Amino acid sequence: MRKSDKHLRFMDFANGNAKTYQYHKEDKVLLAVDCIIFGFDEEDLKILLIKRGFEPEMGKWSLVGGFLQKQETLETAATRILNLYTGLDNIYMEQVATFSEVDRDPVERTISTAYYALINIEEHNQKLNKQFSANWFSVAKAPKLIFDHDKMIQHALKRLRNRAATQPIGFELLPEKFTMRQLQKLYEAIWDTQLDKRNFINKIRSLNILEKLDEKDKTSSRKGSFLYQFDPQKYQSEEGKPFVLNF
Amino acid sequence: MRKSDKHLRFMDFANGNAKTYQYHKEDKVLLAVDCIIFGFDEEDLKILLIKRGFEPEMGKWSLVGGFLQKQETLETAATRILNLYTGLDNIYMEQVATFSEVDRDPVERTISTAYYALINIEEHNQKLNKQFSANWFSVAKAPKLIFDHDKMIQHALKRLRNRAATQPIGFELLPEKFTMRQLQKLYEAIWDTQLDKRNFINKIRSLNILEKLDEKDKTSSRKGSFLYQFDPQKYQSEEGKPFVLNF
DNA sequence: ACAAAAGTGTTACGGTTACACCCATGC
DNA sequence: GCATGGGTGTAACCGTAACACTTTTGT
Repeated sequence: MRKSDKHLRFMDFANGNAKTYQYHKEDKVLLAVDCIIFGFDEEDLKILLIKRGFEPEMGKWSLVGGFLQKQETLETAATRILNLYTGLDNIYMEQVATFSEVDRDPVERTISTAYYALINIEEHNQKLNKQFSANWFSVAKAPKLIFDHDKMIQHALKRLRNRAATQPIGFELLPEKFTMRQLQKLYEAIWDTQLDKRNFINKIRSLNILEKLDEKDKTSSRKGSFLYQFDPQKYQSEEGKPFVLNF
Repeated sequence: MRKSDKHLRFMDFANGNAKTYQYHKEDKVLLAVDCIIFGFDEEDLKILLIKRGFEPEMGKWSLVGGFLQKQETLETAATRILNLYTGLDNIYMEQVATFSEVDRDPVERTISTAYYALINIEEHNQKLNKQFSANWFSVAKAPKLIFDHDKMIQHALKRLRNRAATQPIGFELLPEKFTMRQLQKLYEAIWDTQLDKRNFINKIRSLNILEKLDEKDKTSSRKGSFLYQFDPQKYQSEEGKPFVLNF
């Protein structure tokens, strides 16, 4: 009987005392981590891609990725890989999903967990690791990627859109100080939509999580526009509760 | 230089022609799948747990789970495991997340992907595989589980709450024909809240995805209450677009 | 003076919430 | 005839969406 076979097989390998328990060994697999690195350039939502420097699929565009090492959690691995390719630390990352199609990697059975990261594209450009041929692409205009990386991006994008509507993560993509116009363009890019600037500012203000600074940014207009800053304290004092930006 | 070391290590193992590429082998790990099986008993949202029949942690309560086999995707494995423990097929399942703390399983490094499933508890009780000591527990009153299974449940619950608000998945937990009262109690259980029955029925009706039947269910009242049925066609004709039940 | 972007407030609309009584039936 | 749960509609309220003009300042 098939069902009980499976179960017994499992049990066979799990006996003895705690130190010597061991599961069956024959089905171990390679685990990879791939990172969808989002950035924002004042106009478009972008992703960082690299041109693969090795076979197979050498020369094709791909997400940045790497293999999980034995002593690491997936989070640690994702952080390590992100740092390797961007030089950045302390970056917002979130697990998206794990992709396990048997033939997703033609070389060898590999299962990959995707993480997305939100980085300030300016800060990145200063630290970018030049040894990799990495490039920013608008999400809408990205080239076809290897394996199932396109699917990963779609998942990540969906997640980002959801998160952005309920948690204050958009700021991760902007400089520390930003204008309302920048913030609005960011949300417009994330949701691929147009927003009314009066309604936008009213709604953002009502969240009560930004501090308006006295400084102005004069690079984009003669009049200059006020800078704002995300204030984690204000957000916490609202019990960090999720808001709803249902634009 | 650490960074390029990692990269070169990766490249070292990826040369030659396509058939002979091979990644390094030393970091393969065991991959498990754990299933959070949700059911609804007209009152509470429940989960199916089993008493572990083998060491370690024999006798403790746990999610149902098993190991990924080489030729399977995670989805396939989750389906297989669900079937093994419940005898059910064609069940709604969704991947929740992958858990990778290094010591999460004391026996051996094991990484586990959690899936949640929604099943009709009645149908299940007929097919339940009696060889496992499985039990339904109200989510709120479940015992402490082994490893990080409690964390998995919290993640799954969060996902379920989100999905239930935007997609027609609640019906998976009910018999094919159900009363409005049942549906309301289900949503109340999922969100742990109280709803007004008039507002509830108005909102559900406005979604235009249910068919009202001529039959009545007379088990719960003398008057009897009309039965409804989810109509996938109606849902599709609304372009399957997500609704928002923001109770 | 004029071009270019910043900044601001009000009204109409639509959806959500709150709320109470009659109905049908089995006992 | 009465107890039990089923079924229904409306009005107040609140948040969202639509909308246009004035301000500032560098050239």
